[in-house]
Amino acid sequence: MRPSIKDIARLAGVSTATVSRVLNDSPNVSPRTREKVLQIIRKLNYVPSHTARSLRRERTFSIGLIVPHSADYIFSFPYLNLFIKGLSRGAREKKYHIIFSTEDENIMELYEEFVRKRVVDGMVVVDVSDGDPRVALLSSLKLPFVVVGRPSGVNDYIYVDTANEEGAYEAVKHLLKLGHRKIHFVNGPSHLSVSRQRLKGYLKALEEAGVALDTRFLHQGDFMEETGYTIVKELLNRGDKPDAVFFASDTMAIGGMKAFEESGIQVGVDVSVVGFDDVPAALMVKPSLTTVSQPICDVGYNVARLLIGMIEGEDVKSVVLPTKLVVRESTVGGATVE
Amino acid sequence: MRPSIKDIARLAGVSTATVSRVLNDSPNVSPRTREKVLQIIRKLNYVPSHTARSLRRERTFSIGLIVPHSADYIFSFPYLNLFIKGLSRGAREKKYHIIFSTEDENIMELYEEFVRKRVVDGMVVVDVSDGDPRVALLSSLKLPFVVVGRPSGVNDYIYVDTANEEGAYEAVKHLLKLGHRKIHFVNGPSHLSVSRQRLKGYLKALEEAGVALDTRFLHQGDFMEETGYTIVKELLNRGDKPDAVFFASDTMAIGGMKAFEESGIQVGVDVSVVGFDDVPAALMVKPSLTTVSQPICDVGYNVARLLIGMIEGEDVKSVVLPTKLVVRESTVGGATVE
DNA sequence: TCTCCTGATGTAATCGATTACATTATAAAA
DNA sequence: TTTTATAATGTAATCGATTACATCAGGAGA
Repeated sequence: MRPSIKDIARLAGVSTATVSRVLNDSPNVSPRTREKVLQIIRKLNYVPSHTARSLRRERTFSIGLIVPHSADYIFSFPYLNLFIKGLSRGAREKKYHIIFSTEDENIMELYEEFVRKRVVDGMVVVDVSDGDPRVALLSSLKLPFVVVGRPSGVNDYIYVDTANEEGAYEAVKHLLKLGHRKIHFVNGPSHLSVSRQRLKGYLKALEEAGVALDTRFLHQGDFMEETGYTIVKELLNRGDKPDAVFFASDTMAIGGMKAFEESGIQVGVDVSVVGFDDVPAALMVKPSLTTVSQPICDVGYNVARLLIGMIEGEDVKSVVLPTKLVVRESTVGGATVE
Repeated sequence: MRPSIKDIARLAGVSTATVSRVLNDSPNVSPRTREKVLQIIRKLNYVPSHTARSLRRERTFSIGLIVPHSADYIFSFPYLNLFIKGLSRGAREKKYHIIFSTEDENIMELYEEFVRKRVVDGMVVVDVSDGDPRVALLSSLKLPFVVVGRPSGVNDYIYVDTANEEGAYEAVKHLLKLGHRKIHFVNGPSHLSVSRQRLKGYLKALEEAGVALDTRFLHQGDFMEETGYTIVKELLNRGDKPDAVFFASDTMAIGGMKAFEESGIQVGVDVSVVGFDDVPAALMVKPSLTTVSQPICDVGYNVARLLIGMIEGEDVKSVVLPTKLVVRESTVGGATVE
């Protein structure tokens, strides 16, 4: 069997209390004793049991992440790997573990399990909406949690988000600068707060440039490729060729590009297209896609940092990270100035 | 505070042992007592502490997954999300949790932590190579583990893999059927066993068709887009236009496609290209990419199933899941028969 | 030398469950 | 009714750490 603290105590000729003090860097241990204990510990390759420590300390040193595998979610948040990478780094720095699960249905059941069984000290909540039952549960049990993405209603909880409004603003400003005026906007589902924020950015850029809003230029999508394709097809079918289209996801933008090309309209020459997210495919399509890149890895890192801060009783504040416009081939082509 | 088993026992007027029996569906509890205890449990919303149970049972009911973020890995295994989804489903069916981490360096340190601290009951090992120190550690501590992908050397441990050889075989057979003879193969790093397997499939298809192997047609890549691009460029620069190229990853295939198009060679018409993996971008590029699809989600599911089986003392066997050739536009074009 | 203080160490309770063993209640058999 | 088998329940040890409190040793100061 793997050694326990008792074995170490026995072999070092001290009590378990002393071993524990050595393990936790307590100051009240004589150098001689400490050395003796450390020697035995090294010899036996002893590492204290995480479970026992958790039980005694009434803390699991773990944070929970449950990813809903709803379509909305996957496409509004394609960078799961990067997010997790950042989250993992942040957790590891503070010696926390991540308990991970994906779930389609019964998500509340899984939440109940994580929370009431005391499997985690805090939760990462993704894809949150108004009146979310997960938030209600966590609040009622006073379990720390951090929301990924900005909640739309009251802001009485901590979140990490990217500057969606500014990102959209920059994208549209870029299109305006190229001389475009008929700039369509294919947004995400309107119930998501990212959608509201991006719309704000779109409107702000137009207003600032003194371009009147044409509501016929606003479309609601769902982040899926097919939807981008369909919306552009419809536009073209009714003879309504835009100067530019700003899509709220790269995936939709790629669908839209296909529709343009099928109609013999060359993206990056006859029309400009901008996406959002900077997914790997944005670089692989031809022409490569101008898009708004989000620091997803940093989002993950900050979520971990804030959440663990909350767990440890610090006073933390929500964070909004900057987005960046990445100009590629889908917009550098000549502009069709009216 | 959240209620403990003692609170339930007190309120129900029984001992903690009886409450525990109710919780664990022990047969020796009278219906009357059971009902009384369950009533209190429901009233207080009591759920037993996972930590306490783990300590007593000397089992954490968790499996560990550490994903190395090395470039090789990411590109040879782009479907992390899907894999995790399957793994998660498998784990949840057996009421296990997944402890997840990503790691660049110090991966052994993290392994030591997971294993010696007894954070997990078993490990999922990805991206394994010959004489892997992780495998050595797990073996020496007798901690159950399952390897994702087939080890190349001795098979004295359990793995879940896809039929890489058969996948490559089908892909090349498809190209041969189209009439291609000069079929180049851009493989992955030769130290990976997937690469060896795919090479085998390539060779087998050629042999079966009576096509002699030209070793100049074999190239070593690294799964990255740029490498695919470079290799094709070099080929074309020395005036060596292939009939078809089979890439060991979609990402390389997409790079290769770019190189062809830049040289005015139309993929799907003048040359055929086949990839491997079926990443989302395979559908988004133009022409869409013919590729070998792997059931990544099932791989994850089976890994969980086997690993938990091992932990619970069952006698489990390695699994190889079938791949599927997905024919798209990059190969349906007319073949350049010699 | 004696007292007092401080630093080092030990004792034992504790976290919240499970479980071997002991005990008691209940029903069947004699 | 008494004996005996069995079902139901309780007692207390246990998993492996942490920690409040007790104790002890040794040095400073009187």
